[in-house]
Amino acid sequence: MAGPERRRLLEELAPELLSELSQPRDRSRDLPALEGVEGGVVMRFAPNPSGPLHLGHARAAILNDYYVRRYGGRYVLRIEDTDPRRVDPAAYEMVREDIEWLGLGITDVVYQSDRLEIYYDWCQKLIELGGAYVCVCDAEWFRSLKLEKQACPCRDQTVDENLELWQRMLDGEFYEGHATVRVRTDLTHPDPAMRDYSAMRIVNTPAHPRALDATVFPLMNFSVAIDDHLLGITHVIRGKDHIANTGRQRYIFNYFRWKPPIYYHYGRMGISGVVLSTSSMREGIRSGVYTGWDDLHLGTLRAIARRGIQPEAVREAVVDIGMGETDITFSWENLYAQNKEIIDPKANRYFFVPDPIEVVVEGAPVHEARALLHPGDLARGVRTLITDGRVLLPEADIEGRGMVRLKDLYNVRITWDGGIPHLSYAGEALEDARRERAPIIQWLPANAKIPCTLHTQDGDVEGFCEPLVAGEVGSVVQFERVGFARIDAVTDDGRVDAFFAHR
RNA sequence: GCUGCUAUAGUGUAGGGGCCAAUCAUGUCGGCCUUUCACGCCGACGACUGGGGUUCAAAUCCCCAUAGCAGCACCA
Repeated sequence: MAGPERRRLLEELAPELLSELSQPRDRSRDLPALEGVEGGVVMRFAPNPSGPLHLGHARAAILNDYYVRRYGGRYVLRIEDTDPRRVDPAAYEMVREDIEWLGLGITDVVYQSDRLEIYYDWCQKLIELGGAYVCVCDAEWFRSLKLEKQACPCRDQTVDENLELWQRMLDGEFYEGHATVRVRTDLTHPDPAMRDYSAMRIVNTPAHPRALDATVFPLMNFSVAIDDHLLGITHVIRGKDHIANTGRQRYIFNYFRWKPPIYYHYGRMGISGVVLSTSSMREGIRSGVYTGWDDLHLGTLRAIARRGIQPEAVREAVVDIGMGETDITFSWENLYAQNKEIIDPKANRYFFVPDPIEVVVEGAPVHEARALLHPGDLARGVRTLITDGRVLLPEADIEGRGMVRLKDLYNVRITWDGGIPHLSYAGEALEDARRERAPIIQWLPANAKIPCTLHTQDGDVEGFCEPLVAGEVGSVVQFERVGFARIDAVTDDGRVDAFFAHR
């Protein structure tokens, strides 16, 4: 008896005991409070449009979203497309779709490629303040100097000299790699990562898809600091790979005497079993290892969506993980559990017979089976399956058996002649099946079935399913005794493509 | 190598000096329910990295060690 039904029954029989029935608890856990949230927050999600969003992005996106919802305020989507080399024009649209799927409460959208002039202006101001200089040293050479805590010659240039060099950068007089604007930090800083990092660089090729003529682009630490201030960002939640960047960005805030946002850095999240690096995914798609960005072996949001994972489940899983600074491995198990909780009450039940064997049940009367679409929701009705005894069975489930019960139908006796099964009608009594501990298995009428491919991460499983499944495209169903799957499509020749989610 | 962050059950989390022989979820196992090996219900299993120190008292504070991770890009 399923939960809701049981509750209803108890209500009729013994309402006074109702309170003793354990209550479904509020699953959502509160994340720790943020500092300085008076008057709301302004937060941001800042992806790089190099590909679609994946689980790693989802963590940042949802954590920030969580706090904007909790405290109220604005949620800025900032497209960080300041590296022409890492921009995939198609990714702008993919990122938009993925954000919509996640259901983020975005209030503002800005593209950094629209803001190059803003960065140029502030760069000039930083140079004027003496906070930056134009460096024309070879990168490798500078690096070795930096590790020795030594200044390069460019560091001694006057403000006017720097301004002139900066103008020449903007005028295209330098080629890529020949000049960069560095923020003057502290060459003796114990952390080499802090020492005079780059703020602006030249990229001649490829052209930026949204800023065709630009050749001077800000580096992340510069544009991020400027934008975080200009956009009024109050809190930043991001991975600990940005800890050093936070330190670097503070120099810019200090030069301009701006109040920096409050930063939080969560730990690294490993995700087992899937490739997360955009470049490896892209390469895999190019070489045919993956069918596309939504290949079910990938950890992209569109891949898990295709398998029937609900955005709410991702949200629950991410909030449950929180923003601890510990390194963690993402648990598919936990995500699946969240997803099952959402999906189980919704998913209609159907029979899917994998690796089928067609048999005749001797002596079987014509019979009409009425199977519930959902055992916990009688109102949803039944699927009707009519058979004259010619049925499809999952071969693996009858192997070695003396009796099985076809679910919602009748019992079948099996005798084995060598490796050949002979099936005969063995009555309708459920008790008989119980007594013989016969498994109750799914089946299909041999003359009412449609081919179905269940795509799993371990390979495709061929079989047949109920014709009604063709009407579930886009929905998640439960193939009884197999697991939950999203019905992806029905091909022109009537084949069902289903993507396995989890048991 | 330099710099920094972290360390609670298989996984994810709570707990930040006594209320902790440590929370919750998930998982696994057992039972109940059930014409699905689903859902639901009951129960069990399972952890404070190690060593010092502070304290009447340490998972909690300090130190060291170990391990993991991150950064040291003219990527984000």
